[in-house]
Amino acid sequence: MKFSTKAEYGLKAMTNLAQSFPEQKNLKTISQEEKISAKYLERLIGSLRKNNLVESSKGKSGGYVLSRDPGKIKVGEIIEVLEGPIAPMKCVRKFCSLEHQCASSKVWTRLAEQIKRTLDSINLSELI
Amino acid sequence: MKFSTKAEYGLKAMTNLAQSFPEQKNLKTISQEEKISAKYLERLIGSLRKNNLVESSKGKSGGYVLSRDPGKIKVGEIIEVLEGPIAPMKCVRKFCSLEHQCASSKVWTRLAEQIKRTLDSINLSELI
DNA sequence: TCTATCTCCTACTAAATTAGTATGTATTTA
DNA sequence: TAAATACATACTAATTTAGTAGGAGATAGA
Repeated sequence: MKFSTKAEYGLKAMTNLAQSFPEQKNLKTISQEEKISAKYLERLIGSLRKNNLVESSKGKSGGYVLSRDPGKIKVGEIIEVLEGPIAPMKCVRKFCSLEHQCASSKVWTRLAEQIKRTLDSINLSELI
Repeated sequence: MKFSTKAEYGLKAMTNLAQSFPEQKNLKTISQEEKISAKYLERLIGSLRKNNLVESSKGKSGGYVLSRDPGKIKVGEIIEVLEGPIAPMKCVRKFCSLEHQCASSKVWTRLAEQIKRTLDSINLSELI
């Protein structure tokens, strides 16, 4: 059971931005400080922007800023944007393949709730 | 963030065995009832056996039984055998690539603890 | 106005993982 | 001795991950 590097890199970038908030910062700087491939991070931060977690300004001296106060951004939001909905198993995302709810699906839904609760209980300002 | 079908199939097989406990049951029957590829399940149940969660008897009229009472087998044990240690990110499994502990690693360790606690709080007898 | 520096966009790719299949061997009961 | 079972290992197709390549578009400063 693991998250991919998308969650890892994205969270690192967001805490990095949280540290310099409300100053903006460009992608190259973030990628160097956090040792993440710039081109890859570019795509990740793109989804964060589309989901209104960061704002960008283009052109020379452009860069990124958190779109809200770090205390108002939950870690769970970041993870869900990058990794998709928190659902450890298919039957949580859609429906169980068996007609009757299978016994073990109880485990996955309970776990999903707990993971979400945990991640939503942490915000960016707690990490800096 | 998701578990693979290993966890899904393994847990289904184990709850199936829990239902007929302490009777033994052969693999073909389990795979048909749970709609899991027999050959694939064979490998999964092999690891469960090596980790002392089930016992087997060979030969005609052979099969599998839970090695303990269903109430004494935690779901967390099953998952860890099949999916490896519950560690949502590398830095939880080994050590952070940065010299100093990075801020976000706090998230992953806290999450790992919570997942483990949740899965260990459920045992097989609660699922039948 | 031009140019360097940034964000933004899409397509491609190598490596790893997943979810099996194939092909047997070994063991036991009837 | 035959049938049914567990046990073992190697192979494979599909999917996902973690990037790379190559630009287009925007903007500040010279």
